[in-house]
Amino acid sequence: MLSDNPPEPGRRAGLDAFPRPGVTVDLAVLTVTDPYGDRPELRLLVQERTAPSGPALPGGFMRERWTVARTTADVLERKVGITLPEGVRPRLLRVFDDPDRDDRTWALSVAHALCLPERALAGARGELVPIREDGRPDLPAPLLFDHGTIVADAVAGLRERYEIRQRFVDSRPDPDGFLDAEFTLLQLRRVHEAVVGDELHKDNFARRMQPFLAPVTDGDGEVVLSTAQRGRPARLFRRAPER
Amino acid sequence: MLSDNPPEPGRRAGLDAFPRPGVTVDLAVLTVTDPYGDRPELRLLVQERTAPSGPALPGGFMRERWTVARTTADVLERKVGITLPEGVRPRLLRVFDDPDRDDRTWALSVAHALCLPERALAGARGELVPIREDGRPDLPAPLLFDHGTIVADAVAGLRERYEIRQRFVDSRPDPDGFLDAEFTLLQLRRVHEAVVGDELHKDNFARRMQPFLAPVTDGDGEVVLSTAQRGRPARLFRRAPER
DNA sequence: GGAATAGTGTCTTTCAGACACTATCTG
DNA sequence: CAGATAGTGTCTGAAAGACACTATTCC
Repeated sequence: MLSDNPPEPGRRAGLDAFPRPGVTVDLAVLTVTDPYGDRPELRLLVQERTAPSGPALPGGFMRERWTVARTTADVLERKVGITLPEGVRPRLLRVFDDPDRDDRTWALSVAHALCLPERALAGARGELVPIREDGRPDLPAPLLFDHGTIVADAVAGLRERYEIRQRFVDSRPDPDGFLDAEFTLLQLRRVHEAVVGDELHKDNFARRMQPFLAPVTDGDGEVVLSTAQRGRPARLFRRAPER
Repeated sequence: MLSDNPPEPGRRAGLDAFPRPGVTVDLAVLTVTDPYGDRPELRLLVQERTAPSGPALPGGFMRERWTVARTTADVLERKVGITLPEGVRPRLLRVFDDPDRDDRTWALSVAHALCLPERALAGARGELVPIREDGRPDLPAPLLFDHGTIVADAVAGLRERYEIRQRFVDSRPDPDGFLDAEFTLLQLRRVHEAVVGDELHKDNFARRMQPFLAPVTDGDGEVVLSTAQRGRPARLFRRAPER
């Protein structure tokens, strides 16, 4: 194999004879519900399981010669009942390798985070459980297996991407695409607040986001405004072109 | 398995019958050479390989019911000829899952970074190649397979840990332990410069490190100084206790 | 004293955080 | 006009970057 010494002649046949682990992909699926509404919320997709019974993350085995991405799409289709949108990539979090973690067989779990727009989760099997400020899902019972750790990792990674650190931020106002292409500063800020679990000052937020935003203009180059529900209508923004 | 639905009766036997991938652990082993010297350098352990021939990272298959850590120790012992020091943990970087990446069999590669003190690499098989300022190893030929990507990830992660960001840094002056317990500010700064590939101002560096350092004292509570080669002797520091 | 290195004082610039004010819409 | 939301000016404090000075050693 790539990582081993070159095979001696005649060793090839033996390669497949080595015991191999089952490999599962477990998914912490996160979304922001009602992203254009008054109180967007960061939520986790949890499914009830039996034997052992309790809340758990969706996951499944890697089939022969499948990639992680294909396994992810398969888990979403068969177990969640949705399709993986184009361009969304699972993010690797951790490999669980305790040989006794599955008492039936030697199995590795490759844990991934998957952040989806709410729209992609329409009709999904399972429950969208709010993530509390401390990063844990708001559940009466803890998640089964090592799934609590996975969620903690997933939320930490997501919050890091949404924390603005001026020089280091990748220049996307909404890195995981919870909103559509166009949004107002208030809508964007509410989504950020939902993700990081804290309130943000509107003035500082606007200033820090400015470099990554471009106002939406119509055919005449006029700035497009949102249709205000109450108060002064806000400008619409979209992601600024790379500088 | 943990990530699947509970097994139906009689399915258990079939579980092991599913085709499974070979899983290899590939290691980007990084160190800082001559960490107490005048010009420490960040270097990567590279081994020459044949068929295909070229420079590559050490790696090997996970044996039955072994963990990543144990596989790492095994690779280091059998292929590098060193022992994994206590307490050093491989850091997961990436999973390579292209089903055609190994033309002999279906194999996943779980790439890890491993940062070792120079001392642990005494007598290691392979070459310690300097990492250039741009993060790539200073080699005439590129690394084989996807190993160039692994190294780039490993170096980026390491540099992030050594970049001081006041509030976010984990409070260790030398997170990956390239130096021993005691060191002067100059020695610490040279190691940081080797890791991040850039020069650092001594005054600013001293100020930023101060919260994470404690001066070494002898039995009488007197501050211990280094034996100066030239000039004024410097205070010895060690990691400050957690605040 | 001179060379070399250790260590500190301080100025400037930048920027996050916070407050307050002005602007523009609906009813 | 009142209420509500959008958007901006500005002050303050913290901290990074840069410069310069003082301190202590060996020769």
